[in-house]
Amino acid sequence: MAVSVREVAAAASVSVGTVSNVLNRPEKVAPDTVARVLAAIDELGFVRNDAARQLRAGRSRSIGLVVLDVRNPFFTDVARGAEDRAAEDGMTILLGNSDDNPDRERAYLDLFEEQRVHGVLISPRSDDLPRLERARSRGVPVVLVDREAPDRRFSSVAVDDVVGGAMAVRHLVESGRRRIAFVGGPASIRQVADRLEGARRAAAETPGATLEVVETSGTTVLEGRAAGEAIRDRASEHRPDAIFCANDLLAVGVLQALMMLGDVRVPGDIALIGYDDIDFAQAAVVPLSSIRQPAWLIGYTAVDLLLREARDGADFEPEQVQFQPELVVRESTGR
Amino acid sequence: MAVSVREVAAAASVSVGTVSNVLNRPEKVAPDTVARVLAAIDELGFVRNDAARQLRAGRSRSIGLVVLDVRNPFFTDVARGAEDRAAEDGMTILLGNSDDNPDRERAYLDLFEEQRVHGVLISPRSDDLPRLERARSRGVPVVLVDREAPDRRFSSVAVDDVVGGAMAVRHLVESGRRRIAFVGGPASIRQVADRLEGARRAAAETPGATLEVVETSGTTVLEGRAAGEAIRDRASEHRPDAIFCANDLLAVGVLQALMMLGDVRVPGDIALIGYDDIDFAQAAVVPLSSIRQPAWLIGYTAVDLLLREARDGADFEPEQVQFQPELVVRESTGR
DNA sequence: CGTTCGTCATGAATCGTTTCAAAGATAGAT
DNA sequence: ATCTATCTTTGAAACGATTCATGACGAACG
Repeated sequence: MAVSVREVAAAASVSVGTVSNVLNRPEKVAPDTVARVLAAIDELGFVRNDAARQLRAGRSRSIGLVVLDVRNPFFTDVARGAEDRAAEDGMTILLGNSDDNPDRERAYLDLFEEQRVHGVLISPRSDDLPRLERARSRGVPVVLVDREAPDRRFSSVAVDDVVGGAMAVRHLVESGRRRIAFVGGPASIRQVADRLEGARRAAAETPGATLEVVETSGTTVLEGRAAGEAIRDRASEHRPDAIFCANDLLAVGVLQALMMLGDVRVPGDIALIGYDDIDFAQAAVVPLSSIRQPAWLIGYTAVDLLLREARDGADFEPEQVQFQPELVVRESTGR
Repeated sequence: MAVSVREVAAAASVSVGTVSNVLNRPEKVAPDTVARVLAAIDELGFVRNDAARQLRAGRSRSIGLVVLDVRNPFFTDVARGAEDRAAEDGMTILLGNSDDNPDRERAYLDLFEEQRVHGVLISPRSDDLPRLERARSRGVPVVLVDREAPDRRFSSVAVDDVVGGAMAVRHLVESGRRRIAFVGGPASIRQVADRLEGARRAAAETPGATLEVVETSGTTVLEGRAAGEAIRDRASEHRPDAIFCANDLLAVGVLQALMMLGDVRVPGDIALIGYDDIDFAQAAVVPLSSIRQPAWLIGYTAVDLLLREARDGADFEPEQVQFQPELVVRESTGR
């Protein structure tokens, strides 16, 4: 069925070694031999078998990417950045969504390891460091995405979520709000925990400011809507005067619950700020203030680091890249 | 470096064939032998080399997916559906974004072919049927996504975009609008062309209704905003009284330009309807009317078809699945 | 006791590409 | 005509898992 180098070699009356040379080091082969081989390849419709190359090379030309959920525009952008950088080197991205499920995360890591991926990009849910450590020790470069490395042995590309969280709450406080609610969860997601931590610190700076936590079971629009409805249904004196959501999807959901399904005004009654600054934030019912992160660049940089590590092997000095979050003020916090 | 079956076999004092049997047909191996081998695997940290398996098996356990751009929530959902179905069979998704660029599309197809993917899911930009045909003839199942098969030789999962386009314009007409603008492009994208075609037909049904086309160079929020600004800056008597956008991203952009950067009211001055019904449509400044498509289901079904075709080989009868679009009415068309 | 059947284990051959030491060919120098 | 030096080509070995024909062993049967 499939055409192999052997048949190409026969058709061009050369050896298989020469065919391989034409494919990989054409400058080492006499011009007319190259032409003859290429003609044979073309005529027979030969397509290299990557599995065989990999077997010999010891690793594949794919990079595994494990994220919480690509449906979150933040991760989608990260994935695009990663793909764009990977494509520059003729590599492909293997996509895996962990759905905040340690088992799925582990399953993907195993799968990727079997595929002998060139490396793994992971926005790790669980702190299954041993597993990552093991992968590394087997020579699989691992780069942590959107997560600072716990020790200097991993490369990472991250944004300081504690700073970002503090930024958000400080902004709310500066616009005169005091009774602040944090909507987000589960706390097991590091990004959520860090943003909350930052929020706590910022709230603690201001006497009289309080921070209430409304925990959600996930970070989608739906869960945001549920949290928003719970807040909306309280007696108005028990409502916060500002809400900081762990991401923009939640904020969009909260917005729906408050304004569109209820009659709480944003920012009149409650100021609202999200996180990530996804494309839709500025197109929301009330344009959403948010904390911006360079998502595409994070993905791009992560693959870049990964490829460097793959190239330099043991000589590679892990690098921790840290981007800074940025406050974007829009109507939802009463510009 | 890497541990192979050979070393596992040595450690467990059995032959490599037995190790392979433990891995693939444990019921054929005596229980205590199985235990011994598993212990050895565990101790040595053996991980199967998928390249070697593939080489023998002739194909990989990945499925290639080529879409226009995963950043479009519609495709993100398709990708998630595909991944979810693939995961059920222990397969992974190789992601490729063509960016509406025939060269990139071709590059990914070549790459996937070299990887001997289990099959290819493609939302084909160009009508490079010959190439797809060639892939098929080499035994690679191909399923067209969001695109009806031009002939019965390909399986496909699609939604009737002509019907959807007609639905949108009919709705606008029924709410009393007459001077309708279609915002979308480039026309080379089939989905865009079909939706426009549907819009044309629906407009033609009503005497007095006109359809103007405002062509865009892409289908993102940014391009929508540009088109919206162009319309906003016209003298008001030259503005349409309704806009149908080729997708929701464009509609969001148009909305920004009209209402947030300008003072054209939606739906007061201009009614607006999008396409895809992405999650954010209902959270937009003015909740967006749209035409809904079952994105996740499309991806899921496509992989299902693909796996069936891969299993049954030449016996497989290509199947064209067609879902129906659905009108979702919200404020933007003046509920 | 000899035969048959079933259960397990074996190991060489195979998949398709790449690598590399070695041989062969050619041209230029002496 | 001989010897180098350079340029090309060769073909076998290797990567690691799977397959399958073959054989070893024991139990059951007549």
